[in-house]
Amino acid sequence: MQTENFHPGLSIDCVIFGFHENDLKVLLLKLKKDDRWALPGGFVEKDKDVDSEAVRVLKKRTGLDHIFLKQFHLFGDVDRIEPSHSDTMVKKGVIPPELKGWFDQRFVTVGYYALVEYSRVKAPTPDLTSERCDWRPLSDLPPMMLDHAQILKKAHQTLKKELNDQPIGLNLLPEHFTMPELQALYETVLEKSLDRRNFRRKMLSYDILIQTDLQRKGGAHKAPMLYKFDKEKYNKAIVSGLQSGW
Amino acid sequence: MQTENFHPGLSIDCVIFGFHENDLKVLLLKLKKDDRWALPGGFVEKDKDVDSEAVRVLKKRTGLDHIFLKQFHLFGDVDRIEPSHSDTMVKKGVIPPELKGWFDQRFVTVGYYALVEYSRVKAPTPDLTSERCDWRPLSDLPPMMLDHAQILKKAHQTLKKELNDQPIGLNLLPEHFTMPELQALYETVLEKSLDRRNFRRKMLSYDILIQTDLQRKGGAHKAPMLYKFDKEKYNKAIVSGLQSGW
DNA sequence: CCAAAAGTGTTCTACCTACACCCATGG
DNA sequence: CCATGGGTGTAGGTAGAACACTTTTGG
Repeated sequence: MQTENFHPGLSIDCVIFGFHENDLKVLLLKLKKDDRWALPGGFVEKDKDVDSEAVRVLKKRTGLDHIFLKQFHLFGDVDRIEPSHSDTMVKKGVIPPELKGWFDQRFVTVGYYALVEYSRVKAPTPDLTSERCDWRPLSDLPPMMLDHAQILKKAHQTLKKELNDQPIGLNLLPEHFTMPELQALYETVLEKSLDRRNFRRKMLSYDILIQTDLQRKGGAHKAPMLYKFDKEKYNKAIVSGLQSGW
Repeated sequence: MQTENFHPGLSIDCVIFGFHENDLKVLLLKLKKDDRWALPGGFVEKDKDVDSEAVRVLKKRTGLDHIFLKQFHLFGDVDRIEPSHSDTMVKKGVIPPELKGWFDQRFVTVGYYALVEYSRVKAPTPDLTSERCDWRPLSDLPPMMLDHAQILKKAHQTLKKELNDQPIGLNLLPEHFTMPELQALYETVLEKSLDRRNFRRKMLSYDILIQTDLQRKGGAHKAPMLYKFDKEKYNKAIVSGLQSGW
């Protein structure tokens, strides 16, 4: 790691959401020699845009490109650092001593959240200070380092709020999906249940879905129709918003 | 300026909105020896929270305290700096040569927007690099340095969007105001006109206003009633939101 | 008395909510 | 044939949009 090329005191943390088995999952890193977990993050190269560095971090951990990624907050409290942590990391051999100075800085971190398709993330890759990278359910999070639990919470809140004027699903669901699957995604994000018929009506009224003539076979019941997103209309909706208010 | 106490490469820019004569105004700094204007901003002390440093900047420029101030975005593109600018400033004697190194850094900046009561800002105070501090109408902005026009635009967009689930007016209007004045504020922020009767009904339904038995006298027409905000309910609405959607 | 702005109420529509029945499938 | 989940339509309520007349005031 060539710390001299990094913007000092600035980091990026990504909250990477995936959806699997009707559960919102977050991609987390298990720290080496520490019981806690961390958000995948990184530093910002001096001659790169912060936003594109976030894309780089995301790609490094998930292997994915062209993903919905959005900056949502800067976390800049002084007490979000743990002065003894770099010491501990050096002592445990997690980081080489020459990096101690870098990790001793006071950092502010920019939070990004990403929506990715769970199944497309093959083998999430850990970083220097972590031993592995795993999907963890949002509903049952492990202990997290520093203020990462807070960052995660804020990401979820932001996502929930933005659901009001942005569609969700592309990047989070496979290409073809059923209406109940899409509904389950909304219910999971919103943490509340919705009426099937009303959900369908509202979602169809957004005019961003294309009904295919395929069906999801295999359940002991009526086979549901498969839909896909009309990507052009979907992206238009992302830009211009869905319903406004005023 | 003791740059060694500042967090490197990190600045704050405040978009300070005021409302006066049916016009949204922004508090801007006129740069010394430069035709352009800038957002009031500053740097972050190493041992201070970023949010509280934004409060400090705001107070320094406006003299005001206890103001609605909200972080809305981090601007981190590489091309938001102007490599020749520090040179020019030193040459023109705007900054002492020993500060050149500080201003030569690549900066990322955190945008905050504030809503302040126009009349309560007495004599806005300029900073080191600016010759004066003035209210400028949002509808007719002067040329701005760097990406400040962009930052301002994003602040306005954010404000517009947040109007859907947050009330506005406290901090931006005097304590007592008429319904048409409040409506004018909304119309200005939203850049569109609203129906008087529907506006009144909707606003009253929020249940954050208290009608006083005072009237605004002086116009050649019917004297409008004066209202004030129920601060407790207003703040509750800020926290919990107004209407939701899902 | 007239111009200008403020206060007020109703109707229409659109959307949201709540709710029940039939259908297809696999076991 | 039955249990499970999927698909569909309707009625009632609520909120927003459109709209016109009366009132007050200063000039």
